[in-house]
Amino acid sequence: MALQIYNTLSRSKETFEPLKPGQVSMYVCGPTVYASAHIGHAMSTLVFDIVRRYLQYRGYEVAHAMNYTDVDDKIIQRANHEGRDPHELAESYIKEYDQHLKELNILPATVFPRATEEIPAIIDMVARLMDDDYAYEAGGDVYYRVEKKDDYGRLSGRKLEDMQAGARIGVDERKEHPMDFAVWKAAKEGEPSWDSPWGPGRPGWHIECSAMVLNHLGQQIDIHGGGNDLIFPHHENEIAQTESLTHKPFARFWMHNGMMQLSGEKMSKSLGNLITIKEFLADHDADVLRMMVLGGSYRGPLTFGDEAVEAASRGLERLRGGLRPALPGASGVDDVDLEAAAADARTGFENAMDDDFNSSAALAALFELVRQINQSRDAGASDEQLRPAQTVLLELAGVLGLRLEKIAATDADPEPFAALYTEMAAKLEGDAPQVDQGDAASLIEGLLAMRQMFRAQKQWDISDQIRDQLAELGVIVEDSAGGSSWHWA
RNA sequence: GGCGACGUGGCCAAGUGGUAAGGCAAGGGUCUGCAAAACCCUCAUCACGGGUUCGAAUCCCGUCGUCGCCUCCA
Repeated sequence: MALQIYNTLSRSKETFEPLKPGQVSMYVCGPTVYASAHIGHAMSTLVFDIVRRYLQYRGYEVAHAMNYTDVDDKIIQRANHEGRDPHELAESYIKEYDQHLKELNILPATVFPRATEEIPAIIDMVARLMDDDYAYEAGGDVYYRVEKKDDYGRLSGRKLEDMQAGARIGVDERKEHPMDFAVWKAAKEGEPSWDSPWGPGRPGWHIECSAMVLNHLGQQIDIHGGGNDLIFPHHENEIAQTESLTHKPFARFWMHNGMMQLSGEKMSKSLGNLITIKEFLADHDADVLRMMVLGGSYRGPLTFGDEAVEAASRGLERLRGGLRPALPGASGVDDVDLEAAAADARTGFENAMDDDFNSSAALAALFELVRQINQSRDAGASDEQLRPAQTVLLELAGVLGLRLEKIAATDADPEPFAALYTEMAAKLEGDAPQVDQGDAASLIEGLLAMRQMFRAQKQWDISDQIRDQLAELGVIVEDSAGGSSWHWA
């Protein structure tokens, strides 16, 4: 089956075919950096990270641009309010966002253009729009003339007449048409500005994205993405101004993610009902947020809440559980066919993702694979028998950007384990097992061996104590008929 | 007021014409010194009312409700 992608332009799923075989150009609208980003921003970037990873899994080479809007009204306002320099303020939030992208395991975009670095290109575009009568100057501002583009409103499904009917009062009288939008804004006293043929000013919001696409990806791109709150006016205006210059269809596919909801409303900076990425990551694994996004459809709203977080977290643990090794002492069984299960999972996964990135159904395929792995493990399958399925599980989860493997024991600080080891060894009547005091894994193994001795003597209180204390150190101990095993919490 | 999306079990959520994936939670069971995990079993007829059809959660009409956009917004 070929990849189908829902295109906002046609309001339907279409077969995806890139302009150039094997290569995909994708532009995703990034944040305006005037405040700490919240998990709604994270949702958007996660959605397109998943899209990108799957395209790459499908063999495409992906050129991916994500912008930072680092000059606009909000930034200037905030900087003035805090007595900071607007550039410095923007820079600090870019740094923070950059860090979040790493923590969230987002593949870095090929390029991260910034509005302030595209000024010459923007000025050039504005001049050319004016040359062709698509834009006009008014008091230092330059406006795009919407009536000049006959298919204006194509993306958002709006008609100029309808919008005029609902237009608010207070329309700038210098505009020829109420819906005309600024491609260049005259600077007020003390605002950051750049010289232009129309006097000092800065770019309008929409023009920067057009400039970046043209500059970094070309006149036509395969995918343009962003939140669905950007459909109008932002993306509509991008299309208008870009196509007025290139006279070619701008983006083949317009993809829009749904909004993160908190207490029944869209999470947004202006409403103030938000949870920042920093706050979320302080309490949860980054992959928990990814699981929440994967659990639903990217186009619909995602309701954030304690219960949803908990469910995502437990689901993640379940996936991770599939990677656990064979039971201690398992010698293998005859009738295990996990290769077939792995192949089925892959097929199910691909069919789901090919259908407009149906990640929820793709996850279901992984859960099914986990169940089969667990069944086989319980039946006594050996590591060798489990491995093919676990390899596929790890690979496919990786395509979704999930990191199923926990920290390696070699990275853990051995000291607390050494202390516990010494404490417990003192209670032991016989000799304590040999361990490498500098290696957490070795110490844990030694502690488990000791615990086995206590258990053999039915000293349940001490063996429970070892289990409890290990749990506090982040090590979960699980007993089975053949012995005990452990894994990181 | 205009445009658009949506309403599936306790919660989240797939599924767009052939008799409801999956996750979480809950109950029962197996295993177990206990615990945890795992495994097995149980748990919905799809907001409501009409219509089309041999057959609809899935198509059409209406009603109610929720949300988004129309101003900065991922």
